Amino acid sequence: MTNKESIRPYTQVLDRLRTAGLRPTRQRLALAKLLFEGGDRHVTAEMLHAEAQTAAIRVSLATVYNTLHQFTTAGLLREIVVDSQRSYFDTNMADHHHFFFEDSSQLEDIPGHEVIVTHLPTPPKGKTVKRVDVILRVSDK
Amino acid sequence: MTNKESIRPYTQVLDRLRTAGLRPTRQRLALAKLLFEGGDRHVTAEMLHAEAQTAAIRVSLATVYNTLHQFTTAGLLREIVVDSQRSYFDTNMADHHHFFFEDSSQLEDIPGHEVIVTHLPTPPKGKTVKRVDVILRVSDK
DNA sequence: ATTAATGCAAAATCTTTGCACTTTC
DNA sequence: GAAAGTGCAAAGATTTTGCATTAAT
Repeated sequence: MTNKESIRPYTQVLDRLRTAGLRPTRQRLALAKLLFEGGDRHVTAEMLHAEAQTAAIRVSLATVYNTLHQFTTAGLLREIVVDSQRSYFDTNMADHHHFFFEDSSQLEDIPGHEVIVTHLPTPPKGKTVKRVDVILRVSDK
Repeated sequence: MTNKESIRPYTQVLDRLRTAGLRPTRQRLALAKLLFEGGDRHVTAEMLHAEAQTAAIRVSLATVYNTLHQFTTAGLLREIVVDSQRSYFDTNMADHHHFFFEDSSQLEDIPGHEVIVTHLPTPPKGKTVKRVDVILRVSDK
């Protein structure tokens, strides 16, 4: 039952973890598959944990948090700060910005080339601009 | 002892609260003075509470939270989301953006005209862009 | 075998709430 | 004196930590 369809994604995700220097444990593999095999995604720890439960993957919430942070540190995910109450993680590592739908607390990507920021001021000496985040806060009406 | 210097700011802050439809209670007046008589400021609830203690103003942390939210709702403050762990409030209501110094967790204003965002995409039908936040995340090196 | 990762529950934050008491109008 | 605001402590929510157990190399 190990046909091309099931083997390829497994290998992809596995290599991705290996390359990042993370041991491909059962939990990390399972979470990575949920995260990276579904296109661009925006998840919170709570959401990913619930999804794992549904998929019959036994993993604790603490491990989900740890894993999300490890993936972020390893450059597999990016943390997006839009809500002071919750952390969101984005699987899209390309240069881009976000819509944040305040009514539904949903994030949506805006392709990088659709927002252009000019006249960026220079930061104080000895500092570097690590990232430019543009968030379009959207609500009904 | 009621000379111009002491009367004027008091009246300004008082009117500001009145205009906003907020009763000028002892606590609100004291917090408003701390917030609005020191130029543009970025505070957390914890910071403002500590400042009040130092100034011998007896006010509970819960009241500081309530007051910050009331001021925000009344249009006297603006909440800035840069850290998923803490809420920041900005006394500068003019159109502008922010530097966020990740090493020190400090916010700094960037005048509105120094950042220009073009090519803003249109949001889905029935939705409005309520605000465009640009955050330049800065760190050492 | 070594070393790293996991799970759990407990702790740590930050923020909100409920309700009796106090202050403002 | 009616209505609004405050304080406190308790509850909520999210996230992190410590440590014994389990799994990966």
